[in-house]
Amino acid sequence: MANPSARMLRLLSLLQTHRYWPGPELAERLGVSERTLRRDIDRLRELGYPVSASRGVAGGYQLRSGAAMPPLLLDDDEAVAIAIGLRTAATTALAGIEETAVQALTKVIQVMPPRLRRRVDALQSHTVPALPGAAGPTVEAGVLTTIAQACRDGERLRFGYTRRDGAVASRLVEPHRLVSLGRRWYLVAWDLERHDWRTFRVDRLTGPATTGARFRHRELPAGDPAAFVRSQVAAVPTRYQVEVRVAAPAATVERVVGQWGTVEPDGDGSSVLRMSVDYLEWPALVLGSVGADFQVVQPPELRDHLRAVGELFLRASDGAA
Amino acid sequence: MANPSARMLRLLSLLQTHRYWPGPELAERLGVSERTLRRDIDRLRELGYPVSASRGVAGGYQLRSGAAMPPLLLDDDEAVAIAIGLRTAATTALAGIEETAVQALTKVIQVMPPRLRRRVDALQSHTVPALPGAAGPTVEAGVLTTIAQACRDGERLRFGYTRRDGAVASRLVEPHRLVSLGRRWYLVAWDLERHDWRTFRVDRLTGPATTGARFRHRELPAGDPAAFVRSQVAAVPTRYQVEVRVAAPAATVERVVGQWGTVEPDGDGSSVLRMSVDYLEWPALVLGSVGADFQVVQPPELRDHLRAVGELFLRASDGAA
DNA sequence: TTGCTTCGGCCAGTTTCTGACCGCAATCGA
DNA sequence: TCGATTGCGGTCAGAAACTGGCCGAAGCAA
Repeated sequence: MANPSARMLRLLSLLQTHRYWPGPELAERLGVSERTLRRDIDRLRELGYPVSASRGVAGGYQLRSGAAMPPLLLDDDEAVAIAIGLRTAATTALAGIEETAVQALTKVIQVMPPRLRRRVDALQSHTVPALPGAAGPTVEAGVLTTIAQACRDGERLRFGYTRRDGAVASRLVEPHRLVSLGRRWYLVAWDLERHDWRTFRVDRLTGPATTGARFRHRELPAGDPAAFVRSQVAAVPTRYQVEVRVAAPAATVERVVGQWGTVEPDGDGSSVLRMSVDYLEWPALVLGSVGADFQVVQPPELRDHLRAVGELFLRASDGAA
Repeated sequence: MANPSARMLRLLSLLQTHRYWPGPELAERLGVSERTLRRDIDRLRELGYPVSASRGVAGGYQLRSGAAMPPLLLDDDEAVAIAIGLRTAATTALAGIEETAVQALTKVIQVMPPRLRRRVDALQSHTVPALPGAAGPTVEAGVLTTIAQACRDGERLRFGYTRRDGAVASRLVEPHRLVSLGRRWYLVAWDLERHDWRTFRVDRLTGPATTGARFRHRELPAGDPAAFVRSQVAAVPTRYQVEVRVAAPAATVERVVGQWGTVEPDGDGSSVLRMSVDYLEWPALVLGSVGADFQVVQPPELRDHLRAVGELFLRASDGAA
């Protein structure tokens, strides 16, 4: 191991697999003397990576957590796991970190050897679409990362876009930002053919590809891209505002519904559940899981849906009795 | 930027944010001459990182994907996103990468500054338990990483364990391996008090903490830990083998059920769905989402459950009509 | 106490690193 | 076709670093 640069990286990598490393072994693996190893350790410390050492019979070196993220040195499997994790985090709107997840995913995918990328795709392909049914149109992670990369690097983007009426048209844009709103992804971009700012729903967008041409980011007049998307989308809100009175304590309901809705106690051991959804299957799932009696306050469509499912279930359970 | 080691890391980091970097700017950021920058780029290439460069008026450097994973240099937000992604990947049994996900998560958490770890915890705490209801007991990610780290580093572990009968006892073990089986996590460990190999269900395990004492891994007589767990658990199989005939094409059913069960076409546009579950809520969710008529072949308990839910739904939809 | 392990100063020889200067080649736009 | 821009790599000399070997000190556990 000639260069110290490469050696330091390798040392960092060894330390990240963590188990206490005895000095002599590290030195041997790196192909240097123990004295030099000590100096390397020192160098790491000077760079801010806290390497702790313990003396005595079972001593050794160990990388602890410090003030900044050290460079992560991953093996193939770990890299694949991270990519998969980020893909799900980015596409399931988990906790408000979707945009960062896409950003990180772009970075990982970018530098990932093609063979690993193929493994990620293969694993993802036979996986669950996050939640059964009711999830609405899904976004392919590959599409997201392509767009994110084009945004970041300022590369023009061409893609097919399905309009409301179902017609597909080709678009050429200067991508600006990806915005995650609710359970949907939007692309804010300067449309080169219409000479105006537009928002595109990513799930309606197919085959995005960079043209190779690079551009300098224009300033979005609206300022905040998220606000821009909200203003554009405000005209088309979620379809149903669901409100249900459930004969179960708020805590019980909350455990099931998680963040997909809000739950308020309603006295007398019951609670009020509110959700804002596009698909009625979703509140039905939740209510079925809670298993307590309830009353639908609104919308009436939910009542119809519940009746349909209820009859379906009764038919099934009676029919073959 | 004195050391070349540190500079190379920084250069890699800059290149990972990707957008084409013009040479002079990179040189300036690194505080070196352009000649030295070129040499650094060369060094990176010699280390196997493929840095592409383009000449001409809009030229610059760019890190492409190569044969091996380069060290990932993440900013705070990205690190948090990765941790969150891995936590969900590890605890939702997505695609057979759970064990690797925990391994990677351990590595990330290990070197993560405490302030970021707190952010991860905060974000995770107000997040959804992956799937509503029916998910059974969940495992805290922090518990998993503590155990994984103890396994990897060979540190003794003490924890509280809830037995079948509900009694809690303290255990002291030499942790060997974490195994993910179905939707559950198991710890294979040498029980220091019983002097024998045991498997522990991680969801029944509380407050794991390393004692600080380290040990040398014993050899598991059974050989493969996963096989060992399977043999131990085989006595307690999943409770219900569900089989349902659905009046919908296999493809439709499969889209909903994903990998949580198997679907076979059954001629005539219908299909047979098989699932192996502990909780009947789960097939009910799936069947409700499919929305097609179906017949329950087995088990009879599923019929009862469906009848109960069906009546519940009908009560709700009639009652307030 | 004894044995094991990390720690860090010192030294001298070697190697690497750096910036400056040079001409060259590729690319793009006019 | 021409010119501007940008990356490429050779050479040189001085400065800086890196390295291995040696040593005694100090912390830790049995």
